[in-house]
Amino acid sequence: MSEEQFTPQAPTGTHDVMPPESFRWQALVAKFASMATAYGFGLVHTPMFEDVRVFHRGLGDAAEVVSKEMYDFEDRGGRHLALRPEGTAPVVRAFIQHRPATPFKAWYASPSFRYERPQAGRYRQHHQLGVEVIGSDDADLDIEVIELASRFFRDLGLQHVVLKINSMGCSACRPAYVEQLKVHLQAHEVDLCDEHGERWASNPLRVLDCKKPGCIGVTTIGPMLRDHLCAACAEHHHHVVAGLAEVGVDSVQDDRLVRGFDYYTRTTFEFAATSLESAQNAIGGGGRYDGLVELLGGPATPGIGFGVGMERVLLACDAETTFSVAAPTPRVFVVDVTGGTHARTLVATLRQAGVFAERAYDSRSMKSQLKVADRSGAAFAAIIGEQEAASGSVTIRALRHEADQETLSVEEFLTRFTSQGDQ
RNA sequence: GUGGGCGUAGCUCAGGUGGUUAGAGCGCCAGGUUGUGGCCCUGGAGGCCGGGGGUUCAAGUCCCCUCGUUCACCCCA
Repeated sequence: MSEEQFTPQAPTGTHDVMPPESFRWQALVAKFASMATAYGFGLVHTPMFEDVRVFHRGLGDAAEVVSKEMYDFEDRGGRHLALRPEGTAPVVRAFIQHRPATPFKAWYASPSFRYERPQAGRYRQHHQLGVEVIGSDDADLDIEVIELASRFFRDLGLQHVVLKINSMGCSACRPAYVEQLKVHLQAHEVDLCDEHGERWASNPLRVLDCKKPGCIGVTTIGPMLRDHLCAACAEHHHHVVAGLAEVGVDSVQDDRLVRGFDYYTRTTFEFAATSLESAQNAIGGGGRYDGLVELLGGPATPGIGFGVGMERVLLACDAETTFSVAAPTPRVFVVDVTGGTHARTLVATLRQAGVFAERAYDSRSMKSQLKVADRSGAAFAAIIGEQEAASGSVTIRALRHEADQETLSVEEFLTRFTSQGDQ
């Protein structure tokens, strides 16, 4: 309550990404971008907030993300909006609005917002890299999309990532299965955990995902969705699993993999980083959503995609000590002890030629400036003292190995450092 | 939303059972070398000990509240 004591801080569950860590973020996005581009995906930016109905209809009111975790608000014009809690629904909304040619292959890198208690690998604002393909139910796309994510993790150097895969069936076969499951759950209601003993009817599939011994016991002896897929879904699933093996992606069937959003059909999958000690070891996940476009008011159109949590991926990289990214270092650091005029013109010239050049400020001593030059990681120091200033020259000193220096004319210096193949 | 741990310099942390001017390492700045970084030495700056209230002659230390943070549950990237 003490207003005068206020010192600003990033809001709960949010974080500043500062250098040098931000260089790693840049590299992560760049790697994903180049891969997605090679796979034929184009970048899509959607607004960070949407009409709240995009999420209510898309993800389902029952989804926790929607019912209790959404940052929703009314704007000054009385519109009910929400910060996006996940990446797929907005892209689908954009697809419906613009109707690009299909299959529409989009990738994105964007923040998502969920009001939940932060903990290891879980934040109120987190960042996802993802792709969506809208307009085809070809199982080869399931394979392509999963293979992309899998290779992304591999390229980062992650070795302890497990791909879990399942099929959620479709509107033709899932309802009948759910009915069977309900009958089974009802018969064994007393054995379910406290929570699901009462709530199993509202979302029976969720019970499959419960880790409590009671629920596991009941569902283990109950009907499994995989055994009740219609012929088309079963064929689709077999095609995906076999195709993944053909392109070198290992997967494990997980009959209990039930994802949180209503829109999933057929293929669902999740990547777990087994190197992470924390409970949040899902670094990516996704699936097919053949009914979502229609749910959001578009023509019946199938789709599939995934999202990858940047923070969690980087945590996994830390756990496996891989994908370390060094901050870029200057090629030349200009030390000018004659007032700074030479430093000003030299770095300007170098930078205009595309050379990473840095300098010291505040007219400090040569010793001090060289110390800053050393810390910057620069390969060379370009020293301008009284002698150099008087003779129009520059002393070049190597900083990354044994001291070694020579004095050149300014012209020679610029030629050497602005041309390719310099030392 | 529920429960536990922790909040002392920019960072990582010391500060038995409450007792005078709150410490270290690293980092930062300066000097040792009036033209030269890294190593070393010396010095310096930098803390209302998260905030508020209470107990006490006395609180960084004990109690309550609050905020923040962290871990777990729930759910998820």
